[in-house]
Amino acid sequence: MPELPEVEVVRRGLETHLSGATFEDVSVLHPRANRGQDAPLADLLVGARIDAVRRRGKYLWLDLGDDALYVHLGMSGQMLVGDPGVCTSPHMRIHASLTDSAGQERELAFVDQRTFGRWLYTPQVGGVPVPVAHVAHDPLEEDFDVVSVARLIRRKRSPIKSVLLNQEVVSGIGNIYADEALWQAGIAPTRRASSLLQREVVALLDAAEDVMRRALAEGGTSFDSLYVNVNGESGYFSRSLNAYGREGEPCRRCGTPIVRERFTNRSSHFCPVCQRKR
DNA sequence: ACTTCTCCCTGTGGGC
DNA sequence: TGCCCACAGGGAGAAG
Repeated sequence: MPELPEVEVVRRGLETHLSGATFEDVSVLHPRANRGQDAPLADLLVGARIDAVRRRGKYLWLDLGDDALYVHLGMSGQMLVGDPGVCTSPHMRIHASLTDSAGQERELAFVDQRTFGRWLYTPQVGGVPVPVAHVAHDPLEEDFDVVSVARLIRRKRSPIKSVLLNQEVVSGIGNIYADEALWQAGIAPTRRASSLLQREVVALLDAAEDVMRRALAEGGTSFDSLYVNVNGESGYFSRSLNAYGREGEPCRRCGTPIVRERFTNRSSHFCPVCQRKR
């Protein structure tokens, strides 16, 4: 559920607090949080310096020079920065001690209730960590090419919502912002991508960019304390949602009650009247 | 080659 | 009060 805006909020916080910091100690408290790593994480990280904190779509990484610490928040991952010993969460999966650029000792806790997230120490290839190499550019990147992404989308036979969720086509969009972008563009989630006109897909991608920019300006979306910035604070965008979570409430365009339907094992929220099926 | 489905995981909350 | 189950959902990997 942390999608692009929520991950960007985390990235900014990490950059503010930990740029120039050096890892002093690392403890993996739950092996699933570091799955896929052969060497002990501490052996890889201790002594490494954080040059910058970067992001593509929902993926985050600490730039350590040639290598990176890749971070995926999954559904419930949090990156909490604080004074040493401040995090007491039973869901803390990895704990790191660092010395920041001012020489202060800091703690970085990876807290993840549902354990879908993970850290992975990995080389960088072409400026991104290995697991990010296959990830498409996101709509907030400078060089995001709306026209060519729209062309790619129109070659897909899947429902448009499934295509929006495919991180290899366009990254950063999850279930919430997919529903919001489709509502804003007035397109039904079940429409086959190949049935859409180029200008409809361009409008949809513009809507996705717009809704994610607005969410970012409000600190992201959160329904509970699971989705927070590095200081543990929630964003306010949930009060601005037009479709997601509004089952039975009137569509803000036409007044028709918003419908929630099961769609590829997830919930879709949409207006049955003003989101075009054809 | 492309698309769709299943499973991973844990806490919450509704129904009985 | 307690038990069961649906639900939240990104992505890896299998199945179609």
